[in-house]
Amino acid sequence: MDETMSSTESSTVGKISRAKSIPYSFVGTKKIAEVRTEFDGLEQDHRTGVNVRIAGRAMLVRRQGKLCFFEVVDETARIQVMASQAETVDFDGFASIAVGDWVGVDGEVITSRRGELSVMAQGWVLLAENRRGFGDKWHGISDPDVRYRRRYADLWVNERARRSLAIRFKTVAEIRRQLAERDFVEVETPMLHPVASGAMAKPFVTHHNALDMDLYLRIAPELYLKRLVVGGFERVYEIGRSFRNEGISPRHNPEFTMLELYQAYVDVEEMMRLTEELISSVAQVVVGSTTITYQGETIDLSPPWRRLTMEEAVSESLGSDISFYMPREELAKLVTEHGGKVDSSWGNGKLLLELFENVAESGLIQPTFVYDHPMEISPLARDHRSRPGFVERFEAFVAGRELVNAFSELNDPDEQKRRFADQLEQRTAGDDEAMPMDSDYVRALEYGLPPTGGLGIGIDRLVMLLADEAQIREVVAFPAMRAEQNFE
RNA sequence: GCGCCUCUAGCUCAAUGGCAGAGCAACGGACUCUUAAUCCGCAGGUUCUGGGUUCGAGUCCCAGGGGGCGCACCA
Repeated sequence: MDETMSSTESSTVGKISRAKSIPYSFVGTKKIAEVRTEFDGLEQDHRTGVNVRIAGRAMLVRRQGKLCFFEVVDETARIQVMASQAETVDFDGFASIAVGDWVGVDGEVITSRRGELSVMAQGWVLLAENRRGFGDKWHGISDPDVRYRRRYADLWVNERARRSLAIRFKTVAEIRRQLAERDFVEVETPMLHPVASGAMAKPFVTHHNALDMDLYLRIAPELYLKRLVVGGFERVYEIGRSFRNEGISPRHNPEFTMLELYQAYVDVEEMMRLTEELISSVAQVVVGSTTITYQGETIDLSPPWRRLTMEEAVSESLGSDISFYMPREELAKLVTEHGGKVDSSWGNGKLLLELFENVAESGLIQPTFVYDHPMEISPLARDHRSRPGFVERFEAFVAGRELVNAFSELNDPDEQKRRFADQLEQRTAGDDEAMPMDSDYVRALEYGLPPTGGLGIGIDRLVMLLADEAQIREVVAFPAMRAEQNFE
């Protein structure tokens, strides 16, 4: 035991003023997982003569008179810590450690008579009290409201909560690593926007006092990232929060994380390849396989992914061929027949999308690229090179949900201006989610955007998939909640 | 925003309209090999809130609040 181990101090620690003698540092010699691997396979009732120092949280306590058993958990693993009146300094003090307290322990690595790898505490020190407790030791905390509000407790009590968030953090780190490998530069763009454009959604509004102007929390970073491409950054990406002032649901949090990526000189084809490679290799690293189970379905993420046009997807689901070019009345009839809405202002493009969402989307379980979207619903994508009325765009669907949206970026400033004007028309026609005009973005295009492929991946949804979680709140550390009533 | 479900001790849950309970946690005590749940003892409540029906409401009705699910909106 060296001088930083304050077991003699701790020996004076009583229950009343426990917190007062808490040290300012306590550096263990090993993480618990290291102890476990290093001393794996010992026979029962064995003493190694080797001392280790570990730190963690006492998550279970079993008192047995002059002997006491704890399960101490750190970031890496859990291990049994034993204390005995014969060997442990201030045994009574140690025995009063409660479930949830943080402790530092110095002791010999042994196995118990039952054979469990343990640390026989000699010195120990309280590192923090848990005054609140962790609730029922068998059932833990099951009230979702309490779980999300007190995530710091949830993470100790519900193994799955920890696992799902760990998958999230690892996924983001791995995406960054792989994009760096492909020479993409991670950039940052504004979150406070004078114009809420780049997507179709209702923004949050805020106000800047010194400038005396309203600003919008960004609904998408898209237009700024493309400005950077105009500025000469040829491969950029941003993983960051966007904000949409819409309903909260099992699949929607008001702030959510997207990866948006832009690569100069390539088209939507290249974005497809990048998508399937990136997602499958991230899955391989994060969950150890490209085959995953999501809500009971086995999903194979390995490339190549299935590809079909939006019309093909609809035709397949309907069992009869449909076409974007068929008369509007026929398309509208199909939409209503299949439970969709029809608005008199909608053209064939919106009708096709509505039909797709109603009949095809939820059936796309295995990874599927749906491509060739109508221009009407794609104001930022470049005109299709051969099909009038269409753009070069795809969305990737997995488990019946949109996961990726990508296109060959529209780089003709005149056409972009015209598309914004169309949106404006839809806005005045009552669609308050139509995209507003961003004149500076059009000006940027006038300086010249090279042919560029762009890609957006919903990180929360990707993580839901990898973690097999049905609810977005399970993969967001601190999901949006109403202000807490009756705080205690 | 609409519909359905739900709210009882710190936690997990009981209680045909008839005395609000159990297990765990806490607290006091016993126990030197335990593995969520050893034994003994003790304590713990505005049954989410406010109205109403009833001799009597945790239970039925109405309104409100929190939460969940579905729909709508969206990613």
